[in-house]
Amino acid sequence: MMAKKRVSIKDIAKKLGISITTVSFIINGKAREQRISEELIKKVQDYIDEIGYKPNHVAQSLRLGKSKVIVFMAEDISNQFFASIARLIEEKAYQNGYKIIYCSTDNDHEKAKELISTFKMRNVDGFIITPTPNLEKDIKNLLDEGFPVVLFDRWIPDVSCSHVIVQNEESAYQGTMHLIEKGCRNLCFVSVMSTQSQMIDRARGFRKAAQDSNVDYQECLLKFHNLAEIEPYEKLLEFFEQRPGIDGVFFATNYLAFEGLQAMGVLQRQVPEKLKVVSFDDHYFFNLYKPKITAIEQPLEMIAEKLMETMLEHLGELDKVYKPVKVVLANRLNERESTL
Amino acid sequence: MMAKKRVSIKDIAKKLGISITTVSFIINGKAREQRISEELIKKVQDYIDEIGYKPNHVAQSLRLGKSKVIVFMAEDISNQFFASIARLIEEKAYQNGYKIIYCSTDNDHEKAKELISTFKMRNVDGFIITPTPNLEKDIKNLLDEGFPVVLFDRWIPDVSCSHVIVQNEESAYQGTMHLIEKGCRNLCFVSVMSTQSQMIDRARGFRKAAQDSNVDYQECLLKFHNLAEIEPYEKLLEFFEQRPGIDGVFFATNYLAFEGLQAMGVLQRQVPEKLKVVSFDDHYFFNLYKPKITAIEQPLEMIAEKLMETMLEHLGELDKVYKPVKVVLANRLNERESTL
DNA sequence: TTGAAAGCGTTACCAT
DNA sequence: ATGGTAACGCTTTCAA
Repeated sequence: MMAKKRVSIKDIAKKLGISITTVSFIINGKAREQRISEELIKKVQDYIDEIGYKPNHVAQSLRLGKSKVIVFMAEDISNQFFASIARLIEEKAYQNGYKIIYCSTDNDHEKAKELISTFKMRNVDGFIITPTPNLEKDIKNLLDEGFPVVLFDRWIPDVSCSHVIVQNEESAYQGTMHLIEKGCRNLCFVSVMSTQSQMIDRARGFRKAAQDSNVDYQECLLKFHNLAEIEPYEKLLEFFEQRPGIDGVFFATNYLAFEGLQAMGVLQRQVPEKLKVVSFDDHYFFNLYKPKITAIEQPLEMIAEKLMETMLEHLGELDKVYKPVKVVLANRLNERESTL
Repeated sequence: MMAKKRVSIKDIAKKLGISITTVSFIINGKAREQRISEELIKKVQDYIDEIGYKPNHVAQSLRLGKSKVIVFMAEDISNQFFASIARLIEEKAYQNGYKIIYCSTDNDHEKAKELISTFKMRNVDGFIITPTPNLEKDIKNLLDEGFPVVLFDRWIPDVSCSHVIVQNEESAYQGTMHLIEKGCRNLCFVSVMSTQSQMIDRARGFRKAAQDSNVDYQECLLKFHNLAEIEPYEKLLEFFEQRPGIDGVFFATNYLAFEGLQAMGVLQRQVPEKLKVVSFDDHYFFNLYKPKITAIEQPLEMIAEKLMETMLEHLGELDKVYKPVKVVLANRLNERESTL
C-alpha cells in the first residue's frame, strides 16, 4: 500500500556484494573505461533491469550541479503563439533528456525578476525568455553567472545575448507594400503601446513602406492589453468610425486583428472592397474567417528548432564562455481574400 | 565574469562564526522554537538579506524527499483548452510555492508511461494528468506508491482516483435538446473514435436526447486526429454532401466544429437556416464567426481552481492515505446565431 | 541556547 | 579491476 522505498545504488551494491563505485561506473557506462569484467557488468545490468532501478535525478543534480531542466519564460503560456512554441520546444527538449518548466511573466518586470531568482536556486540549466521591459540587468546577471540564456520573440539591444527572432521590420514592410500594391492610399497601423523590440520593428517597417511609397498613414496605438482595461474592440470601433477614409489596415498582431475585424463588421466596412487588411502573426482562424485574412506567418517550427539548437549548443559549452548566437528568421506573407 | 560560487548555509555560518544548525533554524523560522537569542537571529537575518542568500532547492529536495514540483501531463499543451488550464494552474501553483513541469502525451499510452517513470525519479510531488487509453495500471501504481494524482478532462472508471471533470453527458443532452427545440428533426453527432470518457459521455447525452424526443439521428465518427491522417475537413465534406437531410449538428469538440463549418460553407448549407449547429467546448472564435456559433462552455477557471485545490489538499496529506476527491462541474450553454 | 554529525543518493578521486 | 570515501547543501536528532 504505502510507497515501497525506492531502491538506491547502495541497495544494489549490497545485494550484489560489490561496491557502490562499481555499480555507479557500470550504470554510467564507464565500465569498459574502468576495465570492469564483462561478467560483472552483465550481472549488474541484469539485476538493474530486473528490479527496474532508476537513478535519482535530484541526487544527481545536487552532485553534478546540473538539473537537466530548462525554464521557458513566456509572456503568457496560454497565448496560442507561445503555447505552440512550448509544444515544439518540449519535443526537442525531451529528446535530449531535458525537461521544461514554464512560467508566464505577463510582461511584468518584477514578476520576471522574481521568477529568475526562483529558478536559479533550483539549479535549472538554462533560460529561454521573452524579455519584459527593463529586464536588461537581470539578463546580464544571468549571463555573467554563466547561465545559458536564449531570448526570443523580442530581444534587448543593450545586452549581448543569444536570441531567436523574426524579420519584423522586413515583413511589416512587405505586408504594407502589399496593401499599397493592392491600391490602398490611406493606411493605418494598429498596435499596442509597447517598447518591445518586435513591435517597434513592425511599426518601423510599416512607416518606411508608407513613406517610400508616399502614401498617407496614421497609427492607432492601444494600451497594452490588461484585463482591467477597456476592450480594444471599443477603442477600435471609435477610432475607425471617426476615420472613414482609411482603406488599408495593418494589424501588428492577430489578437488586435480579431478585435478590429469585429469593429469593421459593425461599421459595415466591407473587407476587402472598402478596406483591405493584413495582420502580423498568422492564425488558424484567418483561414476560416470570411473573408480569409492575409497574414504574415512566423516560422514556428523553425523558431522552436533554433531556440533549442542554440540552447543545447550553449549547454554543451558550460563553464566555457560561449559566443552569443543571433538568429533572425524570415516570415511568409500568406495572401488571402482580405487583400484581393 | 564567471559564476561567483553561490553562497551556502555553510559560508554564512563560517562568516558569522556560528554553526550551520543555528543558521538553518533561523532560516526556517524555527529560531523561537529553539530559543535562539533575538540578537543572533537579527544578525543572521541581516546578513542573509545583505548577501541575498537563497537556499538551494535541490539540496532541500534531496533531504526532504519533496521537490515542490507538480507535473502537468496534458494531451497536447498547444491545444487552446489545455494551454488555458495550464496558465490558470500555473498561477495557483506559484502562489503556493510550487512549480509546474509540463508535457504532452499525444494520447499515447507508451509515451505517458515513460513520462510518468521519468518524473518519479525527479521526486515530483504530484501528478495532474489527462489519462491516455490503457493508463489504468500506471495510475494505480502511482497511487499505491503514495503519489498525489488528480485526473482531469476525462477519468478512469476502474480506478479510484481524484478527478475534476465536467458534466459531459448532461450538457450534451442539453445542447441536443436545444437543437430539437429549435426545430431540428434530423440530427447528427460529429465526434472522434475514442474511448475517452468525456467523448463517450457526450455521445451518450446526444443519443439520449434524440431518443427521448423521438428524433432521427446519426453519428459521424472520425479517426482520432493524427497528422498523417486525411483531414477531418475532407471526411466531413463527403459525409454531409451525401446526407442533405441533416438539419442539426452537434460537434463533440470545437476543433471538429471549425472543420465542419468550413465544409458547410463549401456545401452552401446556410447556418442556421438550413442547418443548425451546436459545439462542445466554447471558443473565442465562436463569437467572431459569422454566424456566431452556439456552444457549451467549460468553466476553465473553476476546473483549474478545483484541480489545484484538490492537489494541494492531497499534498498536505502526504504519507497519509487520502480519500479521492471527485469533482464534476457544470457547463454553460451559450446560445448564439447558429441555432437561431 | 547552540553545535556536531548523520543522512538524503550520487559521482569521482584516490587507493589498492 | 574494484572499493572506500569525500563532497554536493540541506534538515534534524541528539548531545552539550
